[in-house]
Amino acid sequence: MRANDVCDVFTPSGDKAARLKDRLLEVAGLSEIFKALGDETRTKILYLLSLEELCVCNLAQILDISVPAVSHHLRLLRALRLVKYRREGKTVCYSLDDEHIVNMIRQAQEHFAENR
Amino acid sequence: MRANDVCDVFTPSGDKAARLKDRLLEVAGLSEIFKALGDETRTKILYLLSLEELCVCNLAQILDISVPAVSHHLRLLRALRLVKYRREGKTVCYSLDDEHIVNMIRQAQEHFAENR
DNA sequence: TGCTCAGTTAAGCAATTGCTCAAACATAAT
DNA sequence: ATTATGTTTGAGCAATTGCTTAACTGAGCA
Repeated sequence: MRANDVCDVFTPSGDKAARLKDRLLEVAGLSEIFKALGDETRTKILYLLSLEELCVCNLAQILDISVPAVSHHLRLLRALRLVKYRREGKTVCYSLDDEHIVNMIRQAQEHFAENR
Repeated sequence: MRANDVCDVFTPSGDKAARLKDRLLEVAGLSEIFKALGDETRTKILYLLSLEELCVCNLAQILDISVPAVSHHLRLLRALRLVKYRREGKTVCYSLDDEHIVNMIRQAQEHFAENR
């Protein structure tokens, strides 16, 4: 018995499966971006930054979590180039670096609205 | 010392913080949808289903994972109303139930493209 | 009725994630 | 220099996640 036994819909050639497998390259690595939004806290951070520029400390205050927690999230968002930052004296101000994020959030909101 | 000590950018009134806190309600629960796309396998499933209707068995074949694994993912996607299904004899055919998903994927692709 | 096949559900696990606390770093003021 | 403040980094832990195997359900056919 094979590891992934297969129903008869596809076969015999297996050609169609191979073709679809190729298409998967088009979404390779994309889930990294969604993973960033997949955490409630990060969605909030990104949404807040879409409204206005904010420093780490303020984000922590609004979100009611520790400053290090915020910093960790920002680090990840920075790595994905979703946010940019700017030093202002002692504080560091973060803002959104990608308008696509806002579009994604809007799409999610629409889906949410249609199903309730 | 308070749990969330705060820098001086916001204060004194704390009014602005409160206002932004309110705005967070607009994205409440939204991360559930992104969490669905935050897994590489589920992104692939959703993208495949955006191309054509497929049965569980075929998905497992294309994705090279076990049938139960696919079934688990589909269960979650069903709960979020991102996919719909249809019984066809012995097999169950799944397809996309939300065009917003495709839009989100496209946005992510654009972001990806711009940063490389 | 019984058998087979596609799919689902359940249990258990290895890996990942998101938080807090503590320590380090950096800028500005005294 | 020394101190104070905002931010970052690292370690450790509790909770969550995604997979596999095994058992179960259900539709179609002999």
